[in-house]
Amino acid sequence: MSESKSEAGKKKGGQKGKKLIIVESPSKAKTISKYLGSSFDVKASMGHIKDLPVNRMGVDIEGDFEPEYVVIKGKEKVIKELKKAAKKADEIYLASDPDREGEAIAWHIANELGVPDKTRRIVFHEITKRAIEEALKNPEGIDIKKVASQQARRVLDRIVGYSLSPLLWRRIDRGLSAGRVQSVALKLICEREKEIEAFVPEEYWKIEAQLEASSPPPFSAELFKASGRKVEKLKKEEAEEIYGKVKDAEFVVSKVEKKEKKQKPKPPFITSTLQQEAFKRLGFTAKKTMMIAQQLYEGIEIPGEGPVALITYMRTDSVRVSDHALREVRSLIKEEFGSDYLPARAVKYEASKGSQDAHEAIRPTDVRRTPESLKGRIPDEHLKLYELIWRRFVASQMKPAVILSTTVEVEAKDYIFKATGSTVKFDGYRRVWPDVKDKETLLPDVSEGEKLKVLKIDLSQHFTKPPPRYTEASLIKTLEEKGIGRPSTYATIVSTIIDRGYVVRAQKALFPTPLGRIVAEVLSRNFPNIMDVSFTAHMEEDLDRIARGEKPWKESIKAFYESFVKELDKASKNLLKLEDYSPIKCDKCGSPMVLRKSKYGKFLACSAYPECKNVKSLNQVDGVKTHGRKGKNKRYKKRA
DNA sequence: CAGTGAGCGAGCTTCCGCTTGACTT
Repeated sequence: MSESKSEAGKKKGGQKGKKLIIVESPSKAKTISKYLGSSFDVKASMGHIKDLPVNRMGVDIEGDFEPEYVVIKGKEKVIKELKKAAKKADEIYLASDPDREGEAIAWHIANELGVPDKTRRIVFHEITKRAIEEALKNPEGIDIKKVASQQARRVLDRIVGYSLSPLLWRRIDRGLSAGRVQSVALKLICEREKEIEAFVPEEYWKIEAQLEASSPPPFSAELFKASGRKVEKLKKEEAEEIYGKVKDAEFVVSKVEKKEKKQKPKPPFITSTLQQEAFKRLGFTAKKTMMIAQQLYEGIEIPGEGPVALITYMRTDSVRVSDHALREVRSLIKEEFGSDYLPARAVKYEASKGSQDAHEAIRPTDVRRTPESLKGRIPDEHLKLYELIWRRFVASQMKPAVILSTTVEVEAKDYIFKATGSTVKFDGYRRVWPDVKDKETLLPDVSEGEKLKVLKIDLSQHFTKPPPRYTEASLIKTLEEKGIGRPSTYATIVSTIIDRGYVVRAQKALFPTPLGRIVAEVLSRNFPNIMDVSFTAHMEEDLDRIARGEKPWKESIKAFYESFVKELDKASKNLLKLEDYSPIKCDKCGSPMVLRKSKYGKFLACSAYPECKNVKSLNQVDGVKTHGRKGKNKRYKKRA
C-alpha cells in the first residue's frame, strides 16, 4: 500500500504480467497477498456474485429446469473491479473455497470474466504460504460436475421456497415463508411443543439414606434394588412400605467397586459447536457470537500493535488443524503445563459425516497469544469469546483426564442402596477446559462388611418432567446432526423463524406461536416428504451422485419436481379445513381453534362459535411477552 | 383492544448459501 505506483515501463513492452488470485473473503485476500508479494494481485469476490433473480422463480419449471443466473444486486461493482484486474493479468487463479458453493462461485466468475485461456482453478484447505504455493503449482479446470450439484441444490431450494411461500400467503397471511431448512427447524420446535402438551407428569418416590462410615465424609445412597430386582419409579405405597422396613435396619457395605475412566477432550470448535458453547457458557445468541467471531477473524485493534487477526475462519464444518498450529500448541502445552499433559502424538479428530472440509477448525491464529495477554486490550466480550476458542483448542491437544469412579453398595435387609462418587486423579485437559456439569462427589474409604451409621432416611416425592423446549443452541445442534443448514446459515435460520413470527425467544428457550404451529401443521400435512428431517440427507446423497458424475442434475430435479408438483396441486385445490387438524386447542372448551379474518387482521377463533366465543391472537404465546412480526414494517418502508 | 371468511381488487410478500459494506442528513 505504501509503495508508489510504478508506471514506468508501461509504454514499452516492459509491462510485467501480473498474476491475479480471486478468493471469497477480503481478509483472506489480505493474508494471501502478504504471503505472495507484489507479483500477485489478490482480490475478493465477497461470496457469490450471481444467483437466481429475487422477484420471480428464475427456473424453467415448465421445461428443462434451466436456471436463470443474474448478477446479484450490488455486486456490479465487484465484478467491474475483477474485470479490471483480469485485464491487467496474464494468469488468473480462481481460489474460491474448495466446496460445492465455492466451485459455483469460481464458475460464475470465470463466465463473467470471459477469458478462459488464462483462467485456472486452484484449491487449498488452509491459508499457509506453503499450501498456497503448492496449489499454484497444480492448477486445474473448474469441476463442472461439482457446479452441477450446486445448481441442483440451488434450484431445488428455489422451487420449494418459491412454491410453498405463496401457498402460505393465500392460505394464511402475506409475507410468510417456507423452505427446506426453516420449515423443518420450525417443525422440530412445534413437535416438541406437542410432546410437552401431551405430557402427563408421573409421580414417583425415592428413598435415600444418609450414611456415615468410620471415616468422613458422610454420604447418601439411593435405593436401587429390592429383593434382587432393580427398582424404578416407586409408587407411594411401595415406598412407604420399604421405608418402614428399612427404617431401623442395619446398613452394611456389601460391595465396593473402583474404576478408572479416561475422559477425552472434545475436538476444537466448528461453527455449530462454537455457537452452542458460547450460548451455554457466555449467554451469547448465535448471531452475536458470529458477529464477534467475524471481528476476531478480520482483525482487532490491539494497542501498540495495530489490527491483528486473532482466529481462523469462523464458518467451518471441519475439525482439521494445520501441522504448523499443531506444533505450536504442543510446544505451548509442554512449556505451560509440562510434558505430563502432552500426548505422545498430536490428537487427530474424525471429520463429521457431511463435512465439506473447506476450512480449518476455529482456533487462535497464534496460540501463544494467551487470553491473559489480551486482557484489557480488546473489548470484554471479544476477550471472552477468544478465551473460549483458545481454551477449547489447547484442551483438544492435551491428555485425557483420569477419573476414578467409586461405586459403593450398601445392604439393608433385602434392599440394596447405591452411592457413586468420582474423583479426578489427573486433570489433563480439564486444567484448561473445566467441565461445567460433572462435579466431584466424594465417598469415604469403606470396605466390604463395614457397618454404617444411619443418620437419616429420606422419603421424597418426585414427578417425571416433560422434554425441554429447544434453545437456540440445542436447535442448532440438532440441525447440524441431521445435516440441515450450513455453518453460514445456522444463525440466520433462527433469526428467520423469529422474524416471521413463528417462534418467540423467552427464558432462553424457543416457543412456537400459534401462527408457527399452524404453518408447521399445514406444511407437514401437505408435504410430509419435504418436512421429513431426513429429506436433506437424501438430497445430499443425490448431490454427491451428481458431483461424482453418476447422474445428470436435471434428471434428479425432474424426478423430485414430478412428485412435488402433485403435492402442490393437491394442497392448492384441497381448501383444507383447519378444523380437522388445528394444533391449537381452545382453552375454554377444548375445540380446535381456527384461522379467521377481520378488518383488523387475522386471528384465531374457537371453532365452536357461536357457542364458544374464545379468540386468540396469532403471535401470543401463553405466559410469554411477545413483539409483533418484525421486518414487515421495514419492508413496507423500503418500498415507500 | 376487539374481533367471525366471499361484494371491486393493483401489486406485493418468498427460498438457501456464499460473503461484507453503508446513497442521504
